[in-house]
Amino acid sequence: MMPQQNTSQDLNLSLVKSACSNCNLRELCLPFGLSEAEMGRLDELVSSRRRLKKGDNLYRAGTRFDAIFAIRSGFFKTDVLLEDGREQVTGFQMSGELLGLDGISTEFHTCNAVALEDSEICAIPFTRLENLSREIKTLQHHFHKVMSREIVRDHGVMMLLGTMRAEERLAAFLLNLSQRFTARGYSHADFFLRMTREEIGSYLGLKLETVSRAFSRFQEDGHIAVQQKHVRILNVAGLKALMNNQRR
Amino acid sequence: MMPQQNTSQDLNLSLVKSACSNCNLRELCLPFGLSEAEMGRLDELVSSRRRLKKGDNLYRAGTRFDAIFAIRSGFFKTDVLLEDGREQVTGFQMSGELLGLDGISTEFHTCNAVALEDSEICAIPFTRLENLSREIKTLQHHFHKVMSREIVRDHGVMMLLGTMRAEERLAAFLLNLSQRFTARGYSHADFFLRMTREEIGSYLGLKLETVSRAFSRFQEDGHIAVQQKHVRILNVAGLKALMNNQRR
DNA sequence: CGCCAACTTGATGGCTGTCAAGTCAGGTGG
DNA sequence: CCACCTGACTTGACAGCCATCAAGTTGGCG
Repeated sequence: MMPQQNTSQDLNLSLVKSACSNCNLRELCLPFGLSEAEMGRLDELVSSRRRLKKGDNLYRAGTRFDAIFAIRSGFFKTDVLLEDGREQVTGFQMSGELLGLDGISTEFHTCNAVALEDSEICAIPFTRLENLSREIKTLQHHFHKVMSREIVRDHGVMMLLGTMRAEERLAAFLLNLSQRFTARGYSHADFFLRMTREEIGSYLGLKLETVSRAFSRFQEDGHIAVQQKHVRILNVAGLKALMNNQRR
Repeated sequence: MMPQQNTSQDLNLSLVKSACSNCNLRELCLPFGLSEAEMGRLDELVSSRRRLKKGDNLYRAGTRFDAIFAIRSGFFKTDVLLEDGREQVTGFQMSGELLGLDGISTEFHTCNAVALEDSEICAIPFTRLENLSREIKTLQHHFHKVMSREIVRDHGVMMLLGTMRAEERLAAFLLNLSQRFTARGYSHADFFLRMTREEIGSYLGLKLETVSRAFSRFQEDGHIAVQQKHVRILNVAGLKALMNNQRR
């Protein structure tokens, strides 16, 4: 599929394009499966857009929850902090993915969401989303699927943290990124990391030096070429094989 | 006629008692916050009850999803398996908690749910639950909260697996169990573990020997008294203090 | 009563954390 | 435009926590 050409700087056009019905992420994001008419109703909800600069917090742990956020462009991390300062990155999110689901539980956010590059999000007031999803069965069901998918993803991370060794974790991480870039029409084998080694390490339960060493090792073994944040995957099968190596 | 009527009454009585509206878990479980009338409608959904013996699977990864399950009594674990046989226990569930949320995502279960003691569950057909929650706002919202709570819980486990040391993990685990037993009216300080050391280890990302050693260490330090599966917590503050000790 | 799974405890080793030093890259100001 | 500065990254040496391997103990259950 060809990338969409932005042939006009017309403001109206840009507003139209900002609606779900014209968003090229609609197959990845919340509107998935909705009819034209239904999507039009969702458009009414997604009124508020917001730009964030790299380093900005979309929300912080402890602040009031009232909306979930769809990432229109950019890249985020979510993390939780312990009182003693330890950080656990709980996920990296890219365009089309939802942020803020953690806040539904208590009406307060339980983690921090930080933009790792300049980003743009659509805010979806949660009460209104619930109202609409009582009317639109498809929307309701899809939203439930999205929440469930998040739970399944978390189980995968637990598996990774609980049973895998350092190199397996990094291999799984790279393959997951690759797959998600592919789903967005980018190269599966050539991309830039938006996060630091320390953030990768926090996500994978490793120290940054260990992450760095694993990258170097993968390069020595010809699985990838890595220069700072630029990663090229040379041998997908090799990485997959790494993932299945049990602790000996 | 009389015996017949008695039998009928007994049956009715037992049926009534099995409904959400008369379940003593209703404050913990799905019916939370519903009015009498609304709970009556939920009762109609929760028609199917099922008993499981220790060791029985409630569902398996890969099988079709069509219902979520509320635990009426008993104790479960959920786990995911890697092709190479590695197991990750993703959670332990007790009465009033829901099982099967992972299946919504793909219509197939992604993990196994196993009874760790003789248990009883209520099956809630998911499509019917969605239908009802389009009509009952309170039910809809509470269900969303339950799913979100699961996501938040998973983040806690990630924190545990990603940043904590063995003794911190076990301390957090024991305190969490204690708190959940308390919520169910049991002693916070004296309980029986339903799972093996190996299962605890899998959940905590440790080997069973490490779990065993940590138990012994806690006992030496006077934090707990443990004899096989019987645990008594002697010093809650001591365990909490352990949780906040950074890797030195 | 005997069997076996579950558990405990000890000895040893290895993966990864810690500490340290140096390199690289991008951004800023002169 | 280049020098500088700083955060990010890499690499090495060493250490410690936990896994592994092994042997023995306990307790539940047929």
